[in-house]
Amino acid sequence: MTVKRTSIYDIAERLGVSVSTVSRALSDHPSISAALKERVRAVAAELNYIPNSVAVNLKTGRRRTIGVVVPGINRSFFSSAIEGIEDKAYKEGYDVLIYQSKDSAEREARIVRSLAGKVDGVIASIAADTTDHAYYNSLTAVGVPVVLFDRTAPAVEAGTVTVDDYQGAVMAVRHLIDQGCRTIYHYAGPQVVDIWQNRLRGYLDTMHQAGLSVGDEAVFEGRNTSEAEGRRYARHLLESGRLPDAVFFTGDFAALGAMLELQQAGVRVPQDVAMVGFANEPLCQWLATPLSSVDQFSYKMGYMAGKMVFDRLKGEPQVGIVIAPELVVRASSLRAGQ
Amino acid sequence: MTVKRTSIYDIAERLGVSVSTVSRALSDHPSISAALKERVRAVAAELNYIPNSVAVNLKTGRRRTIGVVVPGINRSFFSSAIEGIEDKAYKEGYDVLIYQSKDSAEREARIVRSLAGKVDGVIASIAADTTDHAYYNSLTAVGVPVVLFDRTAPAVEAGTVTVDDYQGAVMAVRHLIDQGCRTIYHYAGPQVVDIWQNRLRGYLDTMHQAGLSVGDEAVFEGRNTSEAEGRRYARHLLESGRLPDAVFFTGDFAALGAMLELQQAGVRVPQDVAMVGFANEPLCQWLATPLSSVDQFSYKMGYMAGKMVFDRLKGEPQVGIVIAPELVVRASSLRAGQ
DNA sequence: GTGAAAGCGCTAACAG
DNA sequence: CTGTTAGCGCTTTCAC
Repeated sequence: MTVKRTSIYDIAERLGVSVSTVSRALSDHPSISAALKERVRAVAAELNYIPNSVAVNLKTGRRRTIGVVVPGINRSFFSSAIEGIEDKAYKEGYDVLIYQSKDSAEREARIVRSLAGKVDGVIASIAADTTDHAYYNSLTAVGVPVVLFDRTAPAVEAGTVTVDDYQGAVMAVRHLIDQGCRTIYHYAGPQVVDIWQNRLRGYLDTMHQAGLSVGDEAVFEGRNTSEAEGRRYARHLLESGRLPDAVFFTGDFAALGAMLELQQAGVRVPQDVAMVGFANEPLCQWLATPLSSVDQFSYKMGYMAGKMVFDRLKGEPQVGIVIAPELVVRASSLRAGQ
Repeated sequence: MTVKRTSIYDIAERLGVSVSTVSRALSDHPSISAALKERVRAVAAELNYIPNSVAVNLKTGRRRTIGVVVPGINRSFFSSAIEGIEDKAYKEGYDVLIYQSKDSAEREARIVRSLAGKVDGVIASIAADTTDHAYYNSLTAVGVPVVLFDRTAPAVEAGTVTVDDYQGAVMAVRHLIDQGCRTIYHYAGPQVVDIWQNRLRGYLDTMHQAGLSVGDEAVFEGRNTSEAEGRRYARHLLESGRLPDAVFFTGDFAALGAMLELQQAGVRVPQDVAMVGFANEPLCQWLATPLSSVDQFSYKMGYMAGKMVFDRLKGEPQVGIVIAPELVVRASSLRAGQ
């Protein structure tokens, strides 16, 4: 199984030169003649030489790798953010190590602990089941820069890339009000996570400023933002017997689940209930009733988070970048005629 | 920036023992007393010790990492396959390095070349723009097992995990025939990739066996299986002036694009044109006309590909696993009434 | 322009 | 049960 690999020693021996010469030739050092470099490269190719990057890493102290920790990769928001991260990393000649926390803080903590010895920097979107993400600080403590995107944690010493969630919520709710909706509900995410807090605040402030009342039943805190939980919410609404003019959802999948469940019960969207989601997942545009949503620019977020890690590696100070969200209006919230 | 990290030497010095003792204590070696282990661990924690896995890797020759190369991560099929791979790897205590070939053989070759020195095994789904993937063999040559999933290449020395594409196509076409369709077209993928060849064969064989004719215009070879390309195909169909009873698409996104384009032109699905896709992406069920599709069990594929790499690492022989596909029938192909 | 040699942090004989 | 020591493969002073 384990084949003996050729090292620079083999090349050196074959050519009757020293390993340092080979090392220099391979890394295109100026003090080596072009002719020798060529011979070294030829022998390297002939011997099927493969540089052992582990040895390089040990020697140089750099790993040329960044770690990424997300709740799960199988969600368009995260996979396209990772796409952005990978694109940036590839440009810089870095590798990307991916981990899924599955929204479990325990799993996340284990991952983070193992990361410090393996990567030069970490990009993460935190698990949603706890407020204590202090373990990320152990990375910063040993000089590994951390960048949090989307879901951040104030207690973590890290650069951040976020969308202006508050503003996004304001835009969504204003739009619904403009469409003539008065009773507007909000499907919120677990309030342990800042983004969901901010969207709730944006919702509440906008309602109050418009002089619209927010009853006790107006805000629902979902266990997560999944389709299943959205369906559960819709059934809850249907059972309550009173439907609002509109619902602003903190996530597209919850909105999707609710929409399908409501439509199945004969409720018309947007005529009976208008809806706006958050994230602008690709699926929004494919639905029977295309879903209005607040775009978070996931790819860009990932790319910028990647850039920020490299900036920090180059010694630049820690910063927080806030991306302006954009409301994409589709059929699910258009009831101008009403 | 770069903080001096504590090594086992620091711990050893602090405790007045040797590094080997510390190393053994940390790895729970039986010959170290429980009391000493406890003291070592305490000091390690106090000094904020983080094992340098690079050094471990260099020493042991194993990297405890597997590399994954896919066309792109931002597609449900691949991201959920990766989810399966990561789950398996996590269980085995391995890390996962992700790369996107972007369907560029040149980029793929570069990635693969860099991989040999970094990982113990590789899992890949090959780029679609070439037939020559021989560079993967350089991995096998140095003892790095390769597992190809979904898109495989006969010239590559590798284990494989695939769905029975031929059978999947047969099921899809038979179903359309059962629904009363006679003129059935096929949207095929680039014929440089085996899966698309196999699906085309399944289509052709089934049509012939049913005694149905396959005209020149019946098979369309898309440049890829994207939504945009599906739309282009639909416009092409509309311009030709003659619509088939049904189209079997080799991918869900192409089917999606075609469906949206056709419906926009007033064509009814499935009454005018029935459709079946391939992959059973989540979006199939959310569409206005839910799309029938052949399920490929992407998560399972990824998980099994992961398992296969570890099996090969344990010395088991190279094998090819074929998963039985399953046809999921939805509204897009149901026209029993006709 | 080239070579000798130290050493990155760790593991694992081998010796006691 | 514990310590000494030799590397893993590579880069990089320092010397020539």
